[in-house]
Amino acid sequence: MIGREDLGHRSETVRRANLSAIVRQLHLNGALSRSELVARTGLTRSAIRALIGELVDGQLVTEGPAALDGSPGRPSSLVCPDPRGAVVLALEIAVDSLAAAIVGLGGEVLDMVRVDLQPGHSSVDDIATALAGMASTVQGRLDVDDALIGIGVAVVGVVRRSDGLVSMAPNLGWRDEPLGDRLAQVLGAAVPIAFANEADMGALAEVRRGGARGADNVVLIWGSVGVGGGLIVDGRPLTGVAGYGGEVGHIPVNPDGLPCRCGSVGCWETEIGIGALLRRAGRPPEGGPEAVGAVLREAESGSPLALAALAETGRWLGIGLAGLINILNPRLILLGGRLRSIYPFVRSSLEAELDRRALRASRGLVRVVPAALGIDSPLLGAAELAFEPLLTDPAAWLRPRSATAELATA
Amino acid sequence: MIGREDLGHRSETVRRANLSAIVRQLHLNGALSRSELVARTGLTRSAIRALIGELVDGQLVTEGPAALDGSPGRPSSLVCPDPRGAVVLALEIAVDSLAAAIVGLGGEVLDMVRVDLQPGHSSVDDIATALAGMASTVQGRLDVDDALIGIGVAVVGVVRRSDGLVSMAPNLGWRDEPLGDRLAQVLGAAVPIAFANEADMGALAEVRRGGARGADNVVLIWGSVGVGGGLIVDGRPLTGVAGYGGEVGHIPVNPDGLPCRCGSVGCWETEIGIGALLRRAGRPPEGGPEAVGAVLREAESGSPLALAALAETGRWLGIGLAGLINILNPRLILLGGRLRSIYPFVRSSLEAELDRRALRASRGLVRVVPAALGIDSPLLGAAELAFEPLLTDPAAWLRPRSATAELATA
DNA sequence: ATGCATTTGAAAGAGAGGAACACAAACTCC
DNA sequence: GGAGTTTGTGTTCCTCTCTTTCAAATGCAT
Repeated sequence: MIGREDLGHRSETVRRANLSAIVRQLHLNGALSRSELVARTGLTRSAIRALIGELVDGQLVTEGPAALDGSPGRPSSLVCPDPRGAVVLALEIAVDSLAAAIVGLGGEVLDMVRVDLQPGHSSVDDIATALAGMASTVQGRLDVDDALIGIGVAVVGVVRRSDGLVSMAPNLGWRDEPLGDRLAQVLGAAVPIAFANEADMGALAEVRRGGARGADNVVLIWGSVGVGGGLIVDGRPLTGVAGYGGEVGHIPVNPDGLPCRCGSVGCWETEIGIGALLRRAGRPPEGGPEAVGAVLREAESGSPLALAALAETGRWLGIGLAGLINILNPRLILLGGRLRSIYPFVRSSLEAELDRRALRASRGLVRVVPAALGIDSPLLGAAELAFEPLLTDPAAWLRPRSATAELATA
Repeated sequence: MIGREDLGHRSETVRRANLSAIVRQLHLNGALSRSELVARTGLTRSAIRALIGELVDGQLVTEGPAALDGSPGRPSSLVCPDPRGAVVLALEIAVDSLAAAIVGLGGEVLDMVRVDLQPGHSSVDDIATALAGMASTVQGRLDVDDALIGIGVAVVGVVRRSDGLVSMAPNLGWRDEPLGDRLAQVLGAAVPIAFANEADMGALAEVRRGGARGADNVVLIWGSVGVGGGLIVDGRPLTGVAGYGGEVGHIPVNPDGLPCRCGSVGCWETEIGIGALLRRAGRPPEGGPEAVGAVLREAESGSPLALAALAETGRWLGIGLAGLINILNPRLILLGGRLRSIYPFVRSSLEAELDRRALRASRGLVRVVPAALGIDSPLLGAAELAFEPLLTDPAAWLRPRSATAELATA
C-alpha cells in the first residue's frame, strides 16, 4: 500500500506511453497513415517518425507505400501492424467445446481449431492435455514460435486472474481446480499465461472488435446453460479484487425461486438460462441447444406456449437488466451466446420490463442489442487479454531486425 | 471518438504527472518528508527538490523543519499541504439538511455549517438560494476567495455529472430540475462546479479519508429514507455514462414486492429502507429517524418484534449485497447513513444470507463493516470531487508567490 | 508545366529527470 | 563528548525525448 514505485514518471515513461499509443491504435484500427497517427496522438511528425522507425526495426509494424486517397499533398506512408511480428495463443474452455487460436498483432486470426467437448464432466488434466494438443497443432502449422508473446485463456467458470485457479465451474463440475498450474505444466510455455472468465472475454472482444467498439460502459450478458456477464466500466474490464467480478448470473432476482447450481436460490440464471426457457416451454430442462432451436421454431410458427415461454424469459431478462442498468448506467447492453438467438422473441417483453423498472435517466441512455460477434468472441477476447502487456509497453517486445539500427543511432 | 489528442505524451506531461503524484500524496496522507516522497514516487532527490520548490513557490505546499523521529541520518524536511493554498467549497443537499463547508488542501475542514431542511418538498430555487447564503457565510468567515479552486455538490438524487441536472430526487420531490444552472446563477462562481450523488460522494470520502483508505474495490450502501450506493471500482468512482451509476437502491430484489417511489416494484429500497423496518416493527412507515431510534431501543431491551424486524431487514440487506458481491467482487462493503446504526442488529442475518447467496470465491474476499465516517461523509466527498482537477494537474493552479522565482530560474 | 497542399527528413533547441559529488546533520558507539 | 556511520541536501553535468524549424519531395488541380 505504501511506497509503491509506480508514481514517478521520467523521460522513458513518455517514450513508452507514446509507443504504446501507436501500437494500440494500430492494433485496434488496423493500418493507419503516419499523418493519421500524428492526428490521433497529438505528437509531431518528427516524433512519430522516430517512434515508427523503432517499431519497424523491432518488427512490430511494417511501413508500406502511401495509400493514395485523392487528396492533395504528398501522400503519407501507411503503417501496418505486422500480424507475424507478435502473436498470441488464445485458448477457450467453453460449455461444450474447446478452442485454440493463434492471433496476430492487429487482431488477425492466423489459425484456429475448435473441438467438441463431450457433455459431462472432464478432469482438469484431461482438458489441459487436450488444449495443449490443440495449441501445438496451431503452433506447428504456423511456425511463429519466436513471435509468441503471451497466452490468454477464457474459462466458463469463476476463475482467479492471478493464477488461473478455477473456484467454481458448474458446467465442468470443477471446484477449486488449479487449471493455471496444470496448463502451465503441459504447455511448458516461456510466456505469461493470463486467465479470465468467458463472458468477460466476450465483452472485451465486443468492445475491441465487435458491436461495442469505442463504447466505454458496456454490459455483455452471455447466456448458455449458465449465464455470465462481462462488464466494461470506463473502458476497462471490471474484474474486482480477484477477477471474480461480473458474475451476473448469480444475482438474486427471485428470492423464492428455484435452487441454483451455485448453491443459492432464485439466481438470475435460474430464470433466464436455457433450462428455464425449456421448462416454460414444456420440455425437459436438460434439452440443450437443439431443444432451444426447436422452441424457437415453434415460436416462429406461432405456438402460444413457446411464445409465452420466451416472453416470460424476456421479462426476467428485463428484471435483471434493470438492476444492472441502475447500478452501472451503461451505454450498451449486448446479449451474447444463446441469448443472441432468442433476442427477437424476447425483445418486447424485455423492453417493457426495462421501461417499468429501470430509472428513467439511465434507461434513456442505454440500448439493448444482440452481440455482434459470434461464438468465438471469448476466444478473441482471450487473445486481446494476452496482447495487453504488449500494448501497454511495446518497448519490451522489440526484436532488433539487424545491427544497423544501433549503429545508426550511435 | 476518433482523433482525440490526449494520447501523446511529452516532457511537460511528465512534469505534470510528477507534480500530480506529489500533491496527491500530500493531500491524501498529510505532511510527508522529502525522503518519504522520494520513496513513494521513485523519483530522485533532485527531481523531488525541484518539484517541491515549484509547489512552494506556487503556494500549494509549505516546507517546514524536519520532524525528528529518532532515526539516524540527517533529518528530512517536512513537506505539508497548505490548507489555505487551495480550498474548495463543498455543498450538500441531504434528505433533511443542507450543508456547506470550506475544505483546504490536505482535507482539513476549515469551516462548516449545516442547517435542517424542513420535511416536505422545497423548490430548486429555494434550496439554491439557501445554499448560496450558507456558502457566503463560510466564505466570509475565512477570506480565502483567491484560493478557491472549485465547488463540489452532493445531492440526494439521481444527478447528471456534466451539468447538475437532477433527473429524480424523490426525497425532494424533484424531477428533471436544473439544479446545476440555478446554483451556478446564485453562486456566481468563477470556478467549476461539480455535481454527484450523495452516496457516491460518501464512498469517495470513505476511500480517501475513512474506513476504506487504500481499498480499490469498495461498495458503500447509504441508507436513509431511500437507499443509495457509491461504488469504487479499481480505485475510481463508478459513474457510468452520465453519472447515474450506483443507484443500488433500485435493483429489483423482490419482483412481487411493494411499489417503490421510482415507479418500479420490489426495489431493494422497499425492503431495506427505513420505511420497511418501521413497517415490520409495527409502526407507521413515515416515522423517520426518531422512530428508528425507538425500534433500536426496543431491540436492545429484547423486544421480539423489533428484533425480528431488524433480522428481516438484515436478510434483505444480505440478498441485495450478495448480488453486488457477485457483480463487483469488492474487498469491502460499508454500511453508511442510517444503516450504520442498525448494523449490530442486522449483522448475523445479513452474513447468513451472504453465506447462502454470494459466490464462495467472492464471499471469501469481502468484509461488511459499518462506515467509518459519519453524517458528513458526502460533504467531504464533494470536497474531494472538487479537488480532483487540482490533484490531476496542479501546475494549472500554481500562484507565483513573488517574482524571485522567475528571476532565479532566468 | 506551374502552383498549391501536404508530408518527409534532418539538425538544432528546449524541457525534464538521472547520476555523481561534496557537504551537512543527526544518531550510535566508545 | 568526540569519532564514525548513516542519511539527506544542494549542485553540476549528462541523457533522453519531444518540439521547432527549414529545405526537399510528392501528388493533385489548373
